[in-house]
Amino acid sequence: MKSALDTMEPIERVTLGDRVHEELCDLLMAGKLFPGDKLSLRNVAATMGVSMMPVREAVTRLVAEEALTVAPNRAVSVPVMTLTRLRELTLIRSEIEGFAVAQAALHRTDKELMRMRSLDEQFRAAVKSDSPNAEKSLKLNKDLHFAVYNAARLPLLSGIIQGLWLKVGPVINLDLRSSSERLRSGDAEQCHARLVAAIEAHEPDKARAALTDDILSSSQFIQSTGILPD
Amino acid sequence: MKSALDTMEPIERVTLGDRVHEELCDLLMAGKLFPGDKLSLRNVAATMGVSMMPVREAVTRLVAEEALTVAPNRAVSVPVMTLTRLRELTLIRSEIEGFAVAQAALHRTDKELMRMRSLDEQFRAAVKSDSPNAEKSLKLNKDLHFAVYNAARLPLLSGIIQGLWLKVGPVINLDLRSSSERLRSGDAEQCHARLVAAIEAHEPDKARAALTDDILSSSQFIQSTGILPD
DNA sequence: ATCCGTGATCTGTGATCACGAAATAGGTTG
DNA sequence: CAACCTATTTCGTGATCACAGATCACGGAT
Repeated sequence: MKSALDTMEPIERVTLGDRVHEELCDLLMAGKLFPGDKLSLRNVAATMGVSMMPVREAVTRLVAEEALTVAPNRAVSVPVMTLTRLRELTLIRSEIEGFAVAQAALHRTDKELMRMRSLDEQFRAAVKSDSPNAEKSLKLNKDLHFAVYNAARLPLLSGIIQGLWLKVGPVINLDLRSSSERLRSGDAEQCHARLVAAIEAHEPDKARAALTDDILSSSQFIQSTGILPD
Repeated sequence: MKSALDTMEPIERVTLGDRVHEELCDLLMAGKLFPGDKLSLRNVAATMGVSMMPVREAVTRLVAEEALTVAPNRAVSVPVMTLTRLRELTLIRSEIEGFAVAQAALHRTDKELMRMRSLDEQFRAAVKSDSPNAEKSLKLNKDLHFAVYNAARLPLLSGIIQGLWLKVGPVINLDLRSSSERLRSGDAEQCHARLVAAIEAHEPDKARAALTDDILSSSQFIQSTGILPD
């Protein structure tokens, strides 16, 4: 028998631990958690209205992804970003995310391209807006980047990149709250334009170059603030 | 005051969850767990002589690393490897591990080079031995690879690669149990030799090429067995 | 012989308790 | 006022319990 039932898909079951994990991920990527901040399982559980158990699970996962660290004192905290760590992260991101956009340039569909253009436009509008709203801009920037990464059609790679963003998230904040991010957003806009254009033209090398410039200029801006130890 | 105390490092505290995690990692990388195998938290806990709690933590971490999957039925199992998944993994591994060996070729120390040569020699001896002992060969192969990766001095990258090996581990077994791996070990030996030579000569491109060949020939051997679905 | 409902059993998830260790506060002593 | 000691609180870890949903085996109906 064929019916409307055939269009059903297996429902994804989401546990409380998943919800807490997602919530903490958002906080990290949005830079709402500062490097060095300490987390208490009981406090997080209380503020989220759940038992300690789901929080334990979420934190365990984040520690596994190195988005959180547990000190020898067994205290969990947001990892402090050092200069060498940021440089390492920048190098790795350039290589891996550069590879992703190169693949995206080869395999993108027109539909995916349209979505990139839409997000690019929204981002450009957001940063040029009179009301800065850095949080919104940051989210649009993230959505645009991952729209490109997902176009590579390598879900494992997208997952790896997500892990990298979790690690750099907290310092994005540092730069953002110093709020002279505006200086660099001209760079970001230009890089995004070059990136989308290269992907449209199926030119992997140019796409990679554009993205590398984006990552590098952002990293160098943070380094130039001199707030990082080491 | 300066004394011998200055040479002390913070002792790493290892929890039961860590121990179980490590144990399961070994099982996965050694290919002792087959794709599709189901794990029961209570059973694992019983066989390891601990409570269910540390096992939960270890499994949670492994699921986060996608080394294990939890079905919508909430049943945890070793992910089944499909053809497209293996191809994706191969592509990503070539890029990321290739980058790692290129960096290693640039930054390796003489000490690290010596260790690579030692492991390479041991590996060659192990595969040519009259008593095959595939398990030992596999471990030496792993140690050699990671000796190179670690020489890149990018610990985050080593961690990412470790995650990739956790995902491919279970199929290594498939090929190993079919045990005609022997056919390919000639390839492996040659690739290793080229790899180590390139790293010794500080030639990143050649190192990357050698490693890519190693990964590719291994992957194609597994694909040629035709045991993978999809 | 095949299908389907029903019971017992086992599963992961979440909550709660227990314990030792670490952090903190408060008071005392130099 | 600073340094030390102690008592209280808070922390993560591990064990145990409770529960809903899934699996499996058995038995009756078609």
